[in-house]
Amino acid sequence: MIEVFKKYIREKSKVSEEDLDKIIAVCQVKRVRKRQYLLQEGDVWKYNAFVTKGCVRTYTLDDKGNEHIINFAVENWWTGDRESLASGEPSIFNIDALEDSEVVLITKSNFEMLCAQIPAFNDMVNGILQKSFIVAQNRIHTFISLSAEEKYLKFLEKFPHLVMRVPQGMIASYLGITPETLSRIRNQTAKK
Amino acid sequence: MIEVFKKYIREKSKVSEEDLDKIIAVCQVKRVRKRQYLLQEGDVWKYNAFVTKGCVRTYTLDDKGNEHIINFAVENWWTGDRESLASGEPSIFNIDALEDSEVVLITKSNFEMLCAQIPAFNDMVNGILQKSFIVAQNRIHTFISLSAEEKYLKFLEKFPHLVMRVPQGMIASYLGITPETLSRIRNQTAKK
DNA sequence: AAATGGCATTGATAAATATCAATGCCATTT
DNA sequence: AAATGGCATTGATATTTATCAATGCCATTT
Repeated sequence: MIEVFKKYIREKSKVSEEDLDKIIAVCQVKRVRKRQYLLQEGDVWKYNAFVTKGCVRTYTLDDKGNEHIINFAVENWWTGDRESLASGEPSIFNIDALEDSEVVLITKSNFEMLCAQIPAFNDMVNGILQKSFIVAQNRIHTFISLSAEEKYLKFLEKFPHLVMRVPQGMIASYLGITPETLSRIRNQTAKK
Repeated sequence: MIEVFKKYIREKSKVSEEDLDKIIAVCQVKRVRKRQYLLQEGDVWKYNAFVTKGCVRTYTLDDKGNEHIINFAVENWWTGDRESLASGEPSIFNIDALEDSEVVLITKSNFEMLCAQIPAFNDMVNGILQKSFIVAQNRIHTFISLSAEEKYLKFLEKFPHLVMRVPQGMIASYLGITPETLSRIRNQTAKK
């Protein structure tokens, strides 16, 4: 499934075929079963990771054992904990697979090497980072300005495919509401 | 006050003094009075902007005329709308000054030129972007996992200086709660 | 086919937060 | 000094959302 990653790089960057080979050479493919961890709270995250198949989530657990889901990543998107990777500090997040999945891993030092040696790769990476930031900022905006129902409707618009793929309780968590509230919202909006 | 910007670059990057001169050469210093706009909803944002003095905020207005504050930026931090800058689309945000302020502006094309010609500058910029993303992600985490009171206490920890500088109603908006609720929270926590 | 486990749904109730309205407090202007 | 405007505070009430508990529905396992 490394082809998925190659295709992505070809589409998103101007990396030459030789450089692409150089990139692939340092990739490690990891298969993770459903419910298997990619990262556990307290461990240090050491990779850049790209999902080629399946779906993973990033979340925390609070004192009461409630899950708080920060992110979903499906095929053709990145996952990991940038903060732990950058700082070398233990992560506060857990990452696990919601389906049997496949992930491409590149170690921090290899990744830095690629960025330094392949300008087109570096540009792509920074473009992704920029996009990630914009997405995060827009999500912040939904939290400060929308009601539970509005957040859900916006989620439906933006990620229609995720709705079928991810349990509702997890979507509720992602939106910062309880599963019961989401269930009622769905029930009500269905009637309209 | 361009010295503030120079000092920042010297501290945050390995840019040489000659390159620093090259950077400063394309900087435009803009002074903005309290309540003056730097950007209005519907306009396209065309700069990278660094605050050398004062304080600005980024916010939206909803149908009911309520403000929703996305961000504050004080001396030594950046402001602007990355999304509008990248896409060339009109911004959905407003940015205005909360105090008489001073901002250093660099146009998009000059900024790209600097990034292309000065690797150390490019690295600094990407480091800032990375940090911005991490901050945004952590803020998302507060929205999905904390109560109003907890969010406020965390805000106090992280930005103690802002509390004295910014009207409480704006902090409430930044936290996604009403001014009344914040007032009551302060009243209660003061008693403890 | 029966049993199991994980969700989603639904109802009753509680808690958190928003809304509306009134008042008070300052700093700034006149 | 008086008047003004912008906030913050406070109280009463409404609305939203969470919590707790019970039930039901499927898909998977036995």
